[in-house]
Amino acid sequence: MFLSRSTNALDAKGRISVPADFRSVVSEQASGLNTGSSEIFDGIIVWPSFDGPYLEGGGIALLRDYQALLENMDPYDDARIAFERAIFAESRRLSFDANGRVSLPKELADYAQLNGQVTFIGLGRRFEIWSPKSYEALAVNAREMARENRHRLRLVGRSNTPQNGGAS
Amino acid sequence: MFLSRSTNALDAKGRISVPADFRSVVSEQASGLNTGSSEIFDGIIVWPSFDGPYLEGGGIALLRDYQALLENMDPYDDARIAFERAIFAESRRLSFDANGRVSLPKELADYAQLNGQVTFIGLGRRFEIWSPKSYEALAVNAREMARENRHRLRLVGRSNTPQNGGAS
DNA sequence: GGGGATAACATGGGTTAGTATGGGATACAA
DNA sequence: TTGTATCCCATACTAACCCATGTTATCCCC
Repeated sequence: MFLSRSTNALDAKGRISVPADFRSVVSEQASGLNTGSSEIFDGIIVWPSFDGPYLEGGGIALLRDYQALLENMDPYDDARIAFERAIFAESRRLSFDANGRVSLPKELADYAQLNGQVTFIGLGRRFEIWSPKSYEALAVNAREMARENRHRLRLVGRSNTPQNGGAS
Repeated sequence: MFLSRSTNALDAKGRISVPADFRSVVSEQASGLNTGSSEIFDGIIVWPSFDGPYLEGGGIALLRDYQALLENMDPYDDARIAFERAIFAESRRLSFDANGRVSLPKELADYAQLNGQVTFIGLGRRFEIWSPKSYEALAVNAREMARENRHRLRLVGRSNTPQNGGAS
């Protein structure tokens, strides 16, 4: 599960250190629970958000989830095609180097207006990459909005099952 | 899984470099999970789309999936016969040369109005080949439509165990 | 609990290998 | 021959790999 927020450097060669937390999340996905589709890939997958000037990303498992979701839709549903083009076609596989860095293609950096520094935002199943300044404003806003909507934050079901090795 | 988009040159001899990502996807399919049908083929399979002036393609695994799908239909269902003729009969095996290129038959290039440059579009299980100009407009459009429909892109439940029959 | 040793992380830079692409030479068919 | 397809070689460019270093966090011993 992607958690936390951290700002790392984007160097002259377009490289970023992926936070160590995030790396262990995707490595676990890749090695541990192999879905039979023997596609192993040690890295992250990133694409430009269609909702703003930032990048979205996750591990290979996230993409498989999206694939499963889309393949349940009509093959020629316009929305399905749009999602396929906006996510699959625009995404890039970024694999880790020996130090846990990835090199971010220039067009992605441009899209999210990144230079010098980037902020990784853990969001559970996926994460986002923002220019630090752009994200700052939002973070404050989010807390306020969360407060206004706090009544909707109701945990349901799965009472208090002792729950085995929750682990991780 | 075919991901990303890239534009490569179509030279005077009708050759195109298949993106390295795509090559490793099909090679993996060919070597890794051999379904018993020991048909190994190091290359891609391409046919003219019946939905527009572009080409569709994938690895041998994709064609097997279509075969399985069609074989579940009534043998004399007109639609089945039409699919078989439109896909199987029109498709061409394009094998890689030493540099990872394929040579695209002229009639396919003509069908998709390709000259000089072509754009490969990764769409998960399959990919498309477009004339760069034709695709450009679509890509912008796709992002907008994806945004409008974003509420439909909801990953539900399925905690975080990738579970069984996951795709690919 | 304090303080030093050790490992992990983030970052910079140089070198190497892979990718994309052009062109020529060879084999085969019309 | 002429056209076409395949194979081989050469090259610019870029991404991957390797090594080094500062800084932070963790461990362990006293």
